[in-house]
Amino acid sequence: MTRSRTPITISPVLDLVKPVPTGATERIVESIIAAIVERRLMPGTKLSEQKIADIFDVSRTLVRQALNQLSRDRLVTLAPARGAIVAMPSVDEARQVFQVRAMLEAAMARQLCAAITDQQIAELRAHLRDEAAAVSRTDVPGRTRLLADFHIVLARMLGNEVLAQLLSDLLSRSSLISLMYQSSHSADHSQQEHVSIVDALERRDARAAARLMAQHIAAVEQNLRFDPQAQTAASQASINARQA
Amino acid sequence: MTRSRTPITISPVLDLVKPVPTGATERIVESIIAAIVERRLMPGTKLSEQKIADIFDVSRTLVRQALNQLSRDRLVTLAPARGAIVAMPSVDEARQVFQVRAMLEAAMARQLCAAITDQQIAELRAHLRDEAAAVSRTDVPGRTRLLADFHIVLARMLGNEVLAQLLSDLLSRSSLISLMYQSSHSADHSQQEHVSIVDALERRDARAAARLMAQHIAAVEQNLRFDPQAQTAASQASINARQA
DNA sequence: TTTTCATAAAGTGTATACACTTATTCGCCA
DNA sequence: TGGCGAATAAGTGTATACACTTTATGAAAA
Repeated sequence: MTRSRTPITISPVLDLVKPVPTGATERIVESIIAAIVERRLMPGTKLSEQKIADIFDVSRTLVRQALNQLSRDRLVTLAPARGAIVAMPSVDEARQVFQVRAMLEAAMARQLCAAITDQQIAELRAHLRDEAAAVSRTDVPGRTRLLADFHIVLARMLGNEVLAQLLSDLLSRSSLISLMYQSSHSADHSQQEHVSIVDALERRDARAAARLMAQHIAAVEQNLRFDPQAQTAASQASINARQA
Repeated sequence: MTRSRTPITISPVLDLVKPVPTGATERIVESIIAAIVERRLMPGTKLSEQKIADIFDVSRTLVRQALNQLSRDRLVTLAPARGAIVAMPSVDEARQVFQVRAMLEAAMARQLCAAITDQQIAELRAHLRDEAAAVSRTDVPGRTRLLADFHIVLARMLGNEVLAQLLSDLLSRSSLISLMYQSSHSADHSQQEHVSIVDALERRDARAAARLMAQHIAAVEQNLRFDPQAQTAASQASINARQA
């Protein structure tokens, strides 16, 4: 019996963190994450196990595994005996996520100045070009992914996979948060801040790189609509809950 | 068949992060984590689903859930169709974990100086007394837990639950790493470094607090035995694998 | 009409069954 | 005796069955 251990699986989405979604459960997880990030599943939306199982043509067993994973990533909230819903991060949780990101990423930018190569700077410039292109053609899913990937690429360049993984989780949560408290921070503005950060990295100006990174993250956070009226996203979700 | 839904579960370890292990799966997770931290399960030890299921008198379903969770925490490694073993973090992974901890915790110490109250300083002093007591009476499991809890208590004092959770995961991994590359860093030395950090916090000396925290973590890392001979722990585990 | 309670429908929680993969054992042959 | 290979045992992967909880429905009473 000749079965290749690593079958050729054609990944539908190029993901920087998990190279190839080989397992069945992972496929479900990735699909749900994509659906959340692409705003097809709003916070508060009920995720019925059987319905998802039908969609993916698998048993509830695998769906439950997927929902458990997503629950650990805080993208989904599990209520005992009452099922799963897309998470609705509180204002406190949102602030905490951005605080942790600022701590991690400022330090990352600082250390990167001492380690980054000219080759890597060039790669970052290429990434910035892709970002700018996606922004100018208003490719919303594309620009969202590229703007997030920027931060993960930096972690990779530090050669720290643990950091990259951690940051990836935080970025998914940030994405959900931005979606929930409809950010008024324009993608264009974010993109320009990325350029400034790379400029500082190229100058090997550790102080500036760290400061710019912290300011970038703070800017994103401060453009969230934490006022009560912003709960619209959540209420809409409750209304549209029966979609899924 | 009258089966009680929530049997009286006596929590073996007081954990700061998850207040009460109410669910059945959580109970298994906590038990396995405790067994790893208390060195009753060495890295590389096979974790057979059925054997664990028998021990806890549940079905494999719940054991699989537990193992999946532990796998996401990187405390166990799942090999497809070949089962679970206690994780054997590589030298690279170890370095990366400590690097991330240094980044996070130095920033945490710095920010804490601006926010900490005298009351909280007093609580830290009390914690340090507990640490010293556990060290002097050579209570190995107790001191291990207290030395780790110190870092989580600091995160709590920042009022950042996300950070506390993240740090908790990193500390579990650190524990496994120390166990694998048998640290020569004495508990007594660690405890004294904790005292120095609290001293700096009391002086509200942000620079010193951050520096001391970074040095503390670096000291723990640099006292690991990364030389090839240190693989003994792993080989022992392979030999004793059939225990579990 | 509104409230309430009983009943039914739907959904989750756990256990078990079965298929398939991996590891082991034992016999066969060199 | 030593290694190779087929049969067998053990173990994981997924699906399904069933118990129990929650939610929805509807009829009777106020």
